[in-house]
Amino acid sequence: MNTSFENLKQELKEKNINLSYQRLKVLEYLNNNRCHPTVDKIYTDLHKELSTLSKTTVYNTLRVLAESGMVRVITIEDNETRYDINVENHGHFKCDSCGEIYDFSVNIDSLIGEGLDGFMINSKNVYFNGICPNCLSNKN
Amino acid sequence: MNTSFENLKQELKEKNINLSYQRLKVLEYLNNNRCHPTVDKIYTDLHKELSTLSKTTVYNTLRVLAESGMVRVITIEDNETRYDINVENHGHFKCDSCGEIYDFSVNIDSLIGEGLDGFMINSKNVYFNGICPNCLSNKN
DNA sequence: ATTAGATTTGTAATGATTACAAAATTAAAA
DNA sequence: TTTTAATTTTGTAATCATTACAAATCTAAT
Repeated sequence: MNTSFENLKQELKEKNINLSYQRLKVLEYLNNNRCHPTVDKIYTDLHKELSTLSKTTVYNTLRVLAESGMVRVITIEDNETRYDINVENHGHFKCDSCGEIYDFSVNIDSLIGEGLDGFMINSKNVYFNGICPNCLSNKN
Repeated sequence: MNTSFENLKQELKEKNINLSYQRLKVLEYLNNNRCHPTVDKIYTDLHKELSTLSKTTVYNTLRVLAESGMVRVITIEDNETRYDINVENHGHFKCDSCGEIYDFSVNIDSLIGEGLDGFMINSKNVYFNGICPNCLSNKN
């Protein structure tokens, strides 16, 4: 069990979130699969080794983790909510051809919205759409 | 009938999109209601004066307009797709308390995603969340 | 061990969006 | 102008992600 996961467990504990088996499994999954999975993918994959898992639990857990700031909710597309355990400063690019989501480096924190004086800003998201190099070369 | 709407009609024509009555009504609505309306709001409001209008038509029209680049699709929240006739360079702030969406000025075009060499970028979106001044002062 | 509270589970309900085919409208051709 | 073909609109039904809910299970504290 790697250190990173232990840190995440510690973080849960500090935030007074119960360390139930299911929650730890979801957290571990997100830590090992940094592909911005959907609820369905998380559920389907975890269900293989944890057949009693309910999809509702995955939803509940992700809500708890998002509210606590441990995961970032990605709504780059309206028909699929995705989750990212990497809450650091970065942007998301979605390929409209293959659907893959790529991280990219952009200094979001330094983005200042002019005209937002007096607003309390809680989160910033930068989403790009287009075609990835793979699909461009495959002429999809 | 204002000039701006005439320009929009012209733009439709140039893009070879049929100027049906329903499409013109939706376009006119978006031009007059720059509050980033949802499909349901557009439909409900237009239905009052055009009782034969179907919600499917609103969906179809918005898809056509979005594909042609005449409206921007806003998916700041996963449970409500919104539409903006202002496709110029700006960001969107959603108040988590009252739900209102505010435009703000940010130089999106100049945002360069480092690590996106070889990617074809078709659209860029900047979304902020937080609490607006109104709700802050109302202590909601 | 007991109890209270939190979590999980499965099913049913919700709600936005899409699929589809018939009806209506528009555009093009004769 | 009539005819024909193509496009658009409409209403209903289907789909799919998400949420609501209540019973069952689990956890933590006494």
